[in-house]
Amino acid sequence: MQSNPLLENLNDLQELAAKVTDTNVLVEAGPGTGKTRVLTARMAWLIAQGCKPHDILAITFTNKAANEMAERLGAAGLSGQLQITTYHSWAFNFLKDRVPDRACPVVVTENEQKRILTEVARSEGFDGKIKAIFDRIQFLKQSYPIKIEEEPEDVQLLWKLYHDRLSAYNLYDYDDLIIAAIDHLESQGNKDENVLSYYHVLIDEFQDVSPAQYKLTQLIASHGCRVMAIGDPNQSIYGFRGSDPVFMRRFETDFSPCTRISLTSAYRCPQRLLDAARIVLAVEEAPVLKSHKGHAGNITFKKFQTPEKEAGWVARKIDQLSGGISFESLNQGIASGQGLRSLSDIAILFRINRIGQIFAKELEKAGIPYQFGGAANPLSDEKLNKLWHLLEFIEGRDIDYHLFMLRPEERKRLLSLTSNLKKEMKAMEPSNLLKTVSRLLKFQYSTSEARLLKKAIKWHQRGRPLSLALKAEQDVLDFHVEAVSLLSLHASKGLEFPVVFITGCEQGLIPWEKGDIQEERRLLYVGLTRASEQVFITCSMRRHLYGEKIETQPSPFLEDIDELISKEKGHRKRRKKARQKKLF
DNA sequence: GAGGTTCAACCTTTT
DNA sequence: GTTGAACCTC
Repeated sequence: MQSNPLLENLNDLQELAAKVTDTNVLVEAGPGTGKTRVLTARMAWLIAQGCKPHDILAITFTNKAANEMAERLGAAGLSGQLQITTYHSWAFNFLKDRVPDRACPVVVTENEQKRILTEVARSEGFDGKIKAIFDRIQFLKQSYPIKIEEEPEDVQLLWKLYHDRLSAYNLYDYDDLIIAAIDHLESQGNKDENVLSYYHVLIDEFQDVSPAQYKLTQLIASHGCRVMAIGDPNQSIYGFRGSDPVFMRRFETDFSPCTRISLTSAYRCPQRLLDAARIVLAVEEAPVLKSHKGHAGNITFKKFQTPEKEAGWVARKIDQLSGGISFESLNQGIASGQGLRSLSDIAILFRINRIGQIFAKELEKAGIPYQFGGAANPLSDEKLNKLWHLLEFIEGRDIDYHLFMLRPEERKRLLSLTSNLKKEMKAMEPSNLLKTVSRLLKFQYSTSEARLLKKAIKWHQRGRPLSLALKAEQDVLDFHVEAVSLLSLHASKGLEFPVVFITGCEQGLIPWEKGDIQEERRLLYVGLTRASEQVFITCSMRRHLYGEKIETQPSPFLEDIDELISKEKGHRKRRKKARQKKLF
């Protein structure tokens, strides 16, 4: 039996997690403890034990994570029929194969969901608060079992109207995929021997499962296969979309017999960061992680009078850390040439994306390249998505459905097209057609959108739906680019940078006023544990948000870790200066 | 149908 | 303070 590189250099607990196959396994894996290593090692081990690739199913939450895992396995010579997929795409393919009375499901985006619900509600003369009901419906769809009959009448009504309309057009929203898969398995699964035949299921980021996804996991695993769930309950930051860390605890009993392993050797963060992060978490039973870094790490805190000053300081600090090529740093002689950082080693994190703009502006001023990470701009996504519907409409397919996805005003514009003009458009070159259609909808494109469109047209010509082509081309962080990364705290999960700035660390932002306080703590926990070397925490004493000017206080979370924060030299002097300034 | 006004939201995000 | 949807007028 040949040894695989993925099975080498594991610590004892990692190895145990990878090789226990006589029970189910729950792995609690804190930041930097080798979560992905365990997952890939386990797959390598199973294969080495003679398990067939198609008997193994690995589930992740994002396509990106799935691709990364596939890449790692591929690099170790284990590609082939390993199934690495997300819950949603698993359910999509499952349904495609097994629900013959409905053709290939079409999935609607959240914006489309909203439009459909609003339209359907209005056409039935409903005049209540649609937004609140929409949120409620979204919440219900994550739950299991869904008890719609216990809901208020208006929720029940809109639920029905919405779903009737979806099935009329053979549409599913993302949650429907999970729900439909559960329904199918519950009603027919046990009668159909061939429905599921996995011997091993591995689930990544288990702290992020919703009740529905948990149920689906139980159904998939009900045929006697072994399940490994791995995750970190303390990094559960997606409560707003249905994640519930409670399932990490439930797993042990629901998937008995189960071996529980807690990985506590941390290879990313220095000890001081781990300690601070654990204090911020304020969870008694959280595991104490032991750092294997050779140094303690460093946390500094600095507060500013305005967000612009905060951002300006961050920009100067980055300039300094990266070797200071800007005019200002050369002038002041702070460029030291020692231990210089690459710009890709540095991340600026914030609670809300809006705040990222302030940093972008200051970085631009300083001539420091940057890139935004996380989700692509949903507005442009929507724009491009609409274009696709329009193109399909012009091609003459599924007219009702595609028109339905447009706003009333846009729809009117379209319906005003004479059949002559439509014929003309049909004969146009794709790029020309896009131009015409865009003019019709009054769309204007940024350069990046224009680039995206060009690529997408090429894909489209090769027979792919434009919307899919556009999705595939969405820009993500490029770690090879010499640029600072700008990210929301949420978007930073799973990433690692030597230097991390956690900005806007103020009461009201971190923690977010209306947020769940414990989840806000976990969010800061995630932020702190992104850094492999040092963390700068900053805040501003004033904040301009939603047209309101607010006086702010540093985050109360910081009080708890005061002793772990290095005091900047010359603190007192600076203070004096500030006071003098005030006199004028 | 274009163009103006008012009103209410306004976080985090994946599929 | 910005955006989008709904509603108005010409």
